[in-house]
Amino acid sequence: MGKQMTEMLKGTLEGIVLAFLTGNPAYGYEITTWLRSQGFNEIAEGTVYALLVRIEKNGLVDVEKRPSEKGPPRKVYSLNTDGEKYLEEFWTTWGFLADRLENLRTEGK
Amino acid sequence: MGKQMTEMLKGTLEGIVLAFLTGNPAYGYEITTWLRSQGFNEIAEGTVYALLVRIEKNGLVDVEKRPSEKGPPRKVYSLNTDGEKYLEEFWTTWGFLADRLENLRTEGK
DNA sequence: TACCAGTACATAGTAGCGCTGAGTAGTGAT
DNA sequence: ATCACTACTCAGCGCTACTATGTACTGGTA
Repeated sequence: MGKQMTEMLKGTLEGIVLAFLTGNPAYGYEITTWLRSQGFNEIAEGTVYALLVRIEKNGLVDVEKRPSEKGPPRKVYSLNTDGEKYLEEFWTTWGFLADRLENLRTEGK
Repeated sequence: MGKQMTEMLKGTLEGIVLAFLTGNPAYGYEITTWLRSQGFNEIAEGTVYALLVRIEKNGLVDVEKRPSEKGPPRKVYSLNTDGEKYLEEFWTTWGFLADRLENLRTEGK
């Protein structure tokens, strides 16, 4: 990852994952694969798993263990109501920041 | 600052300041005041000065010391060519991220 | 049989950035 | 003499993403 991207992902990666989880339960490996398909080519596996542990600990997601046809059992994460509320706040925060930056880019000051 | 905003600012605050500096040399206190006027109400002074030290050390800005009518001398920062190049990369990175998030927000997946 | 690629998760240690909280110093007004 | 405003500095902290490595199961292949 470029250094700029690494820093910029702080705070946003969480929102990205939560948004992906909306109405779409998924497990870690699946999320990692999806992120890479979205152009986040170099997202480290460890990053995603650490993030999932965090949002679980913060009570934003529910977890269910399911056997896999290939390899170890999967931990399937789904957004709960606290997670939805948190995601809403995320969009508000993001919206504010995106507005400021859009202003700066298109004309300045 | 809200916790989400604090995390999201990592990586972007630098770009915001560099963008402000484009064709518009400024000093720390001025930048802090401007940020607050833009809605970043709780940005800590210390944060801005630390950021300025960093971008100076990274060679993105030139610095000139000027006396002030009120208070200690000002350190006026202006974007140099390295800074401009860095800012361009910043906009590329930001653009990529903003696209991804816009997609996620407006429809999902 | 042995090995490797793919699937799936976990975690200790590190780097970087913004925040907290405190301090220094100069000017002008009450 | 005190306060408010201007202007900059710095040590220590918390949080997030990255690095690097390890575990474990399945299926293909040499």
